Amino acid sequence: MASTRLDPIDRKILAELQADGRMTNVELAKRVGISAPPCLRRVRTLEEAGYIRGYHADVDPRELGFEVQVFANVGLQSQAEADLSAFEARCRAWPLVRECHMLNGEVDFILKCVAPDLSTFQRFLTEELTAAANVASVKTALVIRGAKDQPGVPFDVLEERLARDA
Amino acid sequence: MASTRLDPIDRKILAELQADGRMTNVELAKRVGISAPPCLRRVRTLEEAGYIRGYHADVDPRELGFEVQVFANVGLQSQAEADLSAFEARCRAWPLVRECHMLNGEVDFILKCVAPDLSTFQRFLTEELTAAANVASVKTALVIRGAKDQPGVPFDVLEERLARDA
DNA sequence: TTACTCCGCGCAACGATCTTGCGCTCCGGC
DNA sequence: GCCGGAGCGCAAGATCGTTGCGCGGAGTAA
Repeated sequence: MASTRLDPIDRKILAELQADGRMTNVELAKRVGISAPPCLRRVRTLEEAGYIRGYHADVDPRELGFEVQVFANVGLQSQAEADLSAFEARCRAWPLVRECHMLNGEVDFILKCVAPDLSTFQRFLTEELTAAANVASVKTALVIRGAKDQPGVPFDVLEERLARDA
Repeated sequence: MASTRLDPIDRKILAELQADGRMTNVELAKRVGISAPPCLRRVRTLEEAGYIRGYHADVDPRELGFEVQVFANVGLQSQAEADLSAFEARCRAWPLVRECHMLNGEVDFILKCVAPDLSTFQRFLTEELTAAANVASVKTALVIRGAKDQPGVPFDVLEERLARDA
């Protein structure tokens, strides 16, 4: 609920947990300037209110043998809502597809995919994605190297904005 | 180091922590079938070996007022290494740019950006990104809705692959 | 102004968890 | 058969998570 505004301490908590999700509650409390019990209560509230959707270890794909990362731009034949939903459901079922976003503009969806090697991805591309119902066009782009990969949102921008509005 | 192979328990640990990064060590130990102390030692080893790069709370951008998410395809005038690195450095300095990946194919980079509203993004686009040195073309696509957003890698695919190779 | 209510903090205590040291077993090499 | 190393589980002390409770400040109404 966006009606429940966050105070500066809540925003600090979110920023700290976004930066280090395994931080101890007492360490977190120390950083945001309150004692441990109310800090934990705030975290629980933020979780239940949906501000925090979960916590995840950031695992290195290459170390685990996922050498290939690909962005796939997908165009569909029909943009009827039922067909869009059907394609999204397929994407959720494909483990190699990690993200699926519906776009405006000339392409309908952009997919972020990972694979152990190129041939695995090629097989997925030809036998699954391109072959799927309603898929009109697929243009893929291989990731050569990653320059930045930050999760979540920039809290400094948020703070600037709040300071200006106030 | 990829030379140090992971055993099934290590992979289970990574899978569990990717799914829930705040899981208690005793709970984790219970799930992977060993006692708490060696489990914690394994986690520390995985962290130091680089398999785990960190832990992050998954914060909902919309709840925090970041309503806009955009993918930007960027083409550069010069692809000399020095110019590529310079552009990557600029991306790292822009807080609205959350991800920056170098691609093969017709575009040079794809950027995932967030912004509180469209006008903020437009300002960034015209005054910063398009105006930056060496930027030849920028094509943006607004995210209408997100259908899937999974972090990390699909461990079930990894297990299948290892079972087949063995 | 005063009294009242509500919300959120801090304190304290208990239970759970983390963390370390240690001894044991298993396994491979000599 | 013996030895050495790696990895496990047990146990204990330190730290942390969790709950209940009392206190104080902000807002409201008389």
